[in-house]
Amino acid sequence: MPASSPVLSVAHCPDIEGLNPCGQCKARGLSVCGSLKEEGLRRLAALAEPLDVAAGGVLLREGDPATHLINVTSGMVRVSKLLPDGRRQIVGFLMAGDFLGLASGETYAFTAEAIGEATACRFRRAGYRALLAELPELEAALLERASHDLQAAQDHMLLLGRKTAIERLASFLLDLSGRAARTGDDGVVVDLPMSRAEIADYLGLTIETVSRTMSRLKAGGAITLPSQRAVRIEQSERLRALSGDA
Amino acid sequence: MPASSPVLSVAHCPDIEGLNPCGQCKARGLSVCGSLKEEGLRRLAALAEPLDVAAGGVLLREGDPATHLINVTSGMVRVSKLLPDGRRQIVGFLMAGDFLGLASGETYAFTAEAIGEATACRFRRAGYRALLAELPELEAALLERASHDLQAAQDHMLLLGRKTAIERLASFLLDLSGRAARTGDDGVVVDLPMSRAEIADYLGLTIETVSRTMSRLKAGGAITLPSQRAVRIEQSERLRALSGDA
DNA sequence: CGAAATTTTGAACCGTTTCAACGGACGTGG
DNA sequence: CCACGTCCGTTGAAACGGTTCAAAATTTCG
Repeated sequence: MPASSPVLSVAHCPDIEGLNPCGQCKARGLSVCGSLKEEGLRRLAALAEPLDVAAGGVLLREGDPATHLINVTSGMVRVSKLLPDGRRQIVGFLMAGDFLGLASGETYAFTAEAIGEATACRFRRAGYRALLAELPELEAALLERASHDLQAAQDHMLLLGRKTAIERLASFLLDLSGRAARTGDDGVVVDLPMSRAEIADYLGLTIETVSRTMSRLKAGGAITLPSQRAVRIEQSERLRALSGDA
Repeated sequence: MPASSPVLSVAHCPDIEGLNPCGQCKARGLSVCGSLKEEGLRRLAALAEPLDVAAGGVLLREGDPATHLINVTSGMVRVSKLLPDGRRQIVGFLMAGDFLGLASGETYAFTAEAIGEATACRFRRAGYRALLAELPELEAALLERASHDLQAAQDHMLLLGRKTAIERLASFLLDLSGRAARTGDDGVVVDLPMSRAEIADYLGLTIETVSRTMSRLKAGGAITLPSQRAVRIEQSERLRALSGDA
């Protein structure tokens, strides 16, 4: 589910005069719009319902009836699953353009919460389904996105099942860096909007191990920490070597 | 990727006279056919290329150009990813009806190998893509399957990131049992076509831990081992309690 | 029946977790 | 503007679950 597919990013949304589906941003809820013609865009926009979420706010909750599809339009969203005893696994961090609610049956199988403030666009499942049937391009774009998310999920399974703490953190930082680079940032100074606890729950570690491992990476010279919520990648090749893959 | 979506199973394939796309089995490569009309089925069948794979044989290899889509029609297939140093993570066990190759860009991101003998159906990506554009029902079925696989992947991330060895094995056995039940078996005696090494690489453990944990489950009375490659679930409720979820 | 491969079991080891304390950043209110 | 409290992150030490190394037992198959 993590990592945005560049082809479908908001940036590729054509700038159609007067099309303002969600009241604030033309591109809202239209992260798949690169594949749509103006007519399709208008119909999609008609279904869109804007969503402003405060820091920590819930977009959807595990177990609730799966009534909506959500498209993140700004900010970062964490997608997590809970075990009954409270253990948490974050299965992905979503950014603008990412989709939410594809993977569900009758009820949502995960919870989605905003990290910091976020905006999103919501579509009733029924309406979206109907539109999908009429707009094959939209369906194709969604399929591509789902495939992309699936691949990201498989990469993360490899990380969770077989990588060491250092490898996990190095992989994570490189992933964030790559994602930032794709949205225009330089990818050298990487912003960490999430807490250590969230990083830990994403990487299958504890807070303490994340902290210790971060310190080790710093001590080794691969990174520096301009602030607690930012990382500067000093030696990306070194980091890549430490990440385990290739 | 694991767990077959019942709606799309081969069993739902309409029995069309004379339609024998792959030379051996009418249903071959048509696990999404439940949603197709006869015309669509014929066109899909025309693209299908039968595949017989010997035990251990490779269906596709990580890193190779992603030229084909594959639909498993019998047997069991393991999908795995390797780290350069040889560590392996199996991201899924596929059965009849499951799809392969959805999640890829230019090259395959995983290797697929048969466990025991298997049969499958292969489609050139290009041709399949073209057909998808003309058969929205097919595209919708694929999207549903991709979503389903994504959900399974998220469940597995929770297992790999946060569950203990016992919980992993209990979850695994229940999953296999459920899958077997969906294909007609009783789900009490569960067949284990894969080796301990494969179970270990799927659950993010070592062979030894899998073996020990299996013994512990047996000692606790939750299961018995009719043979090394089969498990009889004696107390499914107990096993569920041990699995960690719910 | 015998050899090879797989599985099970045992014991020592190790990376990560757990438990505990400390340090630093941030916001509030004096 | 600084004192204070809270929250978050860091660091240390002990404990633990799972791994590693080693060997025995079982199954498989020629």
